[in-house]
Amino acid sequence: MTDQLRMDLGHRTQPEAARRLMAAAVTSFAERGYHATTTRDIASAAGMSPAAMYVHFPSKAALLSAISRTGHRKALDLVRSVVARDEPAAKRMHDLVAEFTCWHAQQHLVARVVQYELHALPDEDFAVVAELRRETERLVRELITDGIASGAFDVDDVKGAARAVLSLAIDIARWYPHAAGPAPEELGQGYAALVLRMLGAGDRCE
Amino acid sequence: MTDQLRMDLGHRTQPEAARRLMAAAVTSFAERGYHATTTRDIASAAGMSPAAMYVHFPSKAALLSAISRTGHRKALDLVRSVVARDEPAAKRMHDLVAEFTCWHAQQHLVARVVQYELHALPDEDFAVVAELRRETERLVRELITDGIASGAFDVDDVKGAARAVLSLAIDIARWYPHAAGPAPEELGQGYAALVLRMLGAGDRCE
DNA sequence: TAGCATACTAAGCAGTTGCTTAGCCAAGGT
DNA sequence: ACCTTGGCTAAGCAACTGCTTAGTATGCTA
Repeated sequence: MTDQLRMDLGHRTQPEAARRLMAAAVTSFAERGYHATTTRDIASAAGMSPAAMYVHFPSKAALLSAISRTGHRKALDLVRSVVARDEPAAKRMHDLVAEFTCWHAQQHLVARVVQYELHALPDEDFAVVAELRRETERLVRELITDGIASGAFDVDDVKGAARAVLSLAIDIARWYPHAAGPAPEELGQGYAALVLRMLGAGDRCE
Repeated sequence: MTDQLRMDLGHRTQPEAARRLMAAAVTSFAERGYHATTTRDIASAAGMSPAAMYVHFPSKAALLSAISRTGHRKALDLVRSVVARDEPAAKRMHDLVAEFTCWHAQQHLVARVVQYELHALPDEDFAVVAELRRETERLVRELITDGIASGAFDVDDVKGAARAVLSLAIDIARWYPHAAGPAPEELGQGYAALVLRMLGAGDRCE
């Protein structure tokens, strides 16, 4: 799991120690929250002294920022790639929810930091990820609008529906994993089916 | 808003100063998080010196615990009262989502503390609210099962559906309020309609 | 060989934290 | 008149925070 975590954070360009620090920080931030995590926690989890952290990151906030930016970009890339596929809107929405949901379950540690430690970011860094979030939401709204136009969806409030779709996935980072909870892929398939019905696709009488 | 907050927290049994402290703590915990909030923040927001807090609460954690317990009980009471009504399952589910959602929007400060500062609780206090949460989830599952039995709902995975219903409402505490966002009542009505479709009620061909 | 950069550690600094102490003061009982 | 009680404050303590400093070991380059 830590290996996957490292891969998911790891720009190949980053030196090994920086990746180790990011992985350690993700674990601590996700479990205890940013403010309850000390630089000593992170450093010792990465097998270093506290001061060694500052060779690779100028501050604790910069570490959070790096994690948040990377995570947000990963999520946005996922959304972008699915939405751009050459498929009908219903199929794209199904795959979007399945994959986005699956990512939040599989990478629930990163996702939790990304979704819930947002407000600990310095203003400038917050502005960057806020833009990535707006773009993600915009893409989902666009897909829903597409589906309405093609008659695949039946939705009154596009904005509200988009928020609901994202809410379902995002909230997974809060509770996953849970005792006897489903595997990420199952969860994704289940939620995709629920969302399609929510959007009025599939089982209507036309 | 602060008045409503006080009312919602305020057992009539509590002295005025304790209620003022709880209201101040809710605001701070919701905006900055438990760990980023200092006892000095809370005390000065309640118009006292730091030491005065300890006359009414034995620790900062005890304050959180009081807020969390009160909020969880409010939410559970709401769910219990709606589920117990003498109505068809679909109507009860509609009202449950509408009211539960509305509460999370209206009381988004309390709700945020209740839903997201859970892990800062001492173990014993956590156990208490965890039980309240399990009961809430159980009631929702039961309502869905009722609806399936009466043919009102069409759901494969009851557990997953219940989690999805609660997720939608809980996640509101994360983002509400939002620029040009809907009023709590509108939000409730909208989400209730989405959930009914999600559960396969209403617009099926039977 | 000398010079320099990188990655690290041990020690510690200044500021902040939750909480405690000692004491003040007005209200109420006897 | 005297004592107790409840609610408060000013001052401060020990522990801990993010971060810095000074110095060390290693490897690369000239």
